[in-house]
Amino acid sequence: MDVLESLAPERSPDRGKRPSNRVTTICRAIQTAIAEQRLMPGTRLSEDQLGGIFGASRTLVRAALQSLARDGVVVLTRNKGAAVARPTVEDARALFEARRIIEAATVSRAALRVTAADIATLEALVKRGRDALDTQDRGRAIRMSGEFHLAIARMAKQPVLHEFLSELVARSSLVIALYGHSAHSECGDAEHAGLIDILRNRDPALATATMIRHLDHIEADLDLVQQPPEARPLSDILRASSGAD
Amino acid sequence: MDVLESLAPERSPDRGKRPSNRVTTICRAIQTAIAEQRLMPGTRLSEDQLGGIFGASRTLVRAALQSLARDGVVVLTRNKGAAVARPTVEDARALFEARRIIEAATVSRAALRVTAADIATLEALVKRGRDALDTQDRGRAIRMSGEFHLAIARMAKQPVLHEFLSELVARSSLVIALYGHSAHSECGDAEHAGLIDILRNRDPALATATMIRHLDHIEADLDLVQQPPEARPLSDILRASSGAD
DNA sequence: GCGACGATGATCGTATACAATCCAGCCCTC
DNA sequence: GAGGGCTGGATTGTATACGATCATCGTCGC
Repeated sequence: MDVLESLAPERSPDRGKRPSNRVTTICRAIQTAIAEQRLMPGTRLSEDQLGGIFGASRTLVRAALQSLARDGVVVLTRNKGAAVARPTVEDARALFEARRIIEAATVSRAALRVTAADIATLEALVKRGRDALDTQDRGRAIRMSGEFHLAIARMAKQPVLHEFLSELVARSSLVIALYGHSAHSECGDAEHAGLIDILRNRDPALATATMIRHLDHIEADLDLVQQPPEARPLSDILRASSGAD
Repeated sequence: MDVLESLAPERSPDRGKRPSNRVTTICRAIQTAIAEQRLMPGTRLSEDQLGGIFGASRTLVRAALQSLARDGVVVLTRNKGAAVARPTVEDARALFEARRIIEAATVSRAALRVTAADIATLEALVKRGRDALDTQDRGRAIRMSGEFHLAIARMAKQPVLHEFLSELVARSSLVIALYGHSAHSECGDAEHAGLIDILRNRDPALATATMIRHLDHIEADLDLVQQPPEARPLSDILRASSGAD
């Protein structure tokens, strides 16, 4: 918890979306729900409904949805409203290609600058992911895996790439939700642990190669052919996430 | 013009910001003005003022500003409103580092897939940039240069990277406005022409190396130490840009 | 004369109201 | 019975209203 505390509240140098904390709260709640796959792709997100859930007017909900749409995790259809995005197979491939390019760079730089505290942070994240798996909390495990990648980007001290990657990680959850054959997609605990060792040795080249292979594995584990039915009710799926990290 | 026509209207597979065309119009007008450096960093963007200029209510203007803030070209300060961003020196360095990483990838892929039509498009862009320079229209020349880079990303058929790059190009205009010693920053006509030749020969490795050097040159041409005073009136700076391409 | 304090204006944050659009179900017609 | 058109409800698009916050400027006291 303490380790996570330092990274959960900030989702980058906070980016250019200062406008009120409430819309940020809504964004984060939805984003977390998506990352943990409690909100499945295709789920309709009615403005009124969300407003009721969060006790906010449509104005704020709209702002949140637009922000999420900008991140690519929500799609807005004119006069039809918002829905959790359903990435296509091509989207998925492009997404992982982009991740390989960006993460090759972040992990390489991270390897050059990593500190003992950073290593501890990463280890804690892996442990949390393992714990989540042990308790059958697959959604949480997936989120921890994403946080692991983001933590590396943060250590690279490259805010631009970190920001981009956070978008990509968010969309990855959707891809995994749609195409992962639930077994163990994206829960490469062992590979993450291996990456930590490499980082500890400050070996940028090996780190890069390993990261690319790791992402290849995740992508290969996907079943890029079919997608599940529709979605679930939505209503109370969100609440449980806000503060509970 | 005809060549440009095909790429100007779309700024990626249109991304998740369907919400009305009017806010898109406002976004594009402001973004173009920034790209052409008619709107200088630090310029205050009052919601009422913009609403008056575009004949829209604050609701739409706010949506546009939030979107631009998400792109990093505008900063929102709570209770103080929006202003054109003023990237710091560190921002500038991180920006170009990210551009090197992303554009190394896009130009490499573009080199593998480029068509004759693509080459023509690129040549037209260079020509337009040169024309703009000849007529002392520095702002337009800078925009054309950005369009050149974006066109390459589009040819790479990697929508994700294209989208990221369009953010980075937009921010680059700000950096150049702040730190470019007006001489000839970012107007590497010759280098762009050279890149076209390399692309025509489909040489990914050389294209990558050349692109990185090109970006290095742009960055090196900057005067990363000082920034200009404040800004200009704003009011009628925007109008002149919308349709006029 | 100078600094601190309070009023005033401008600007943003949020909520709500109204208009436009779309979807679904029903009824009518063939 | 099937198809098409229509109407009602729901949802979003946009505008406006009101409250909160901040900056500025004038005034008052020292």
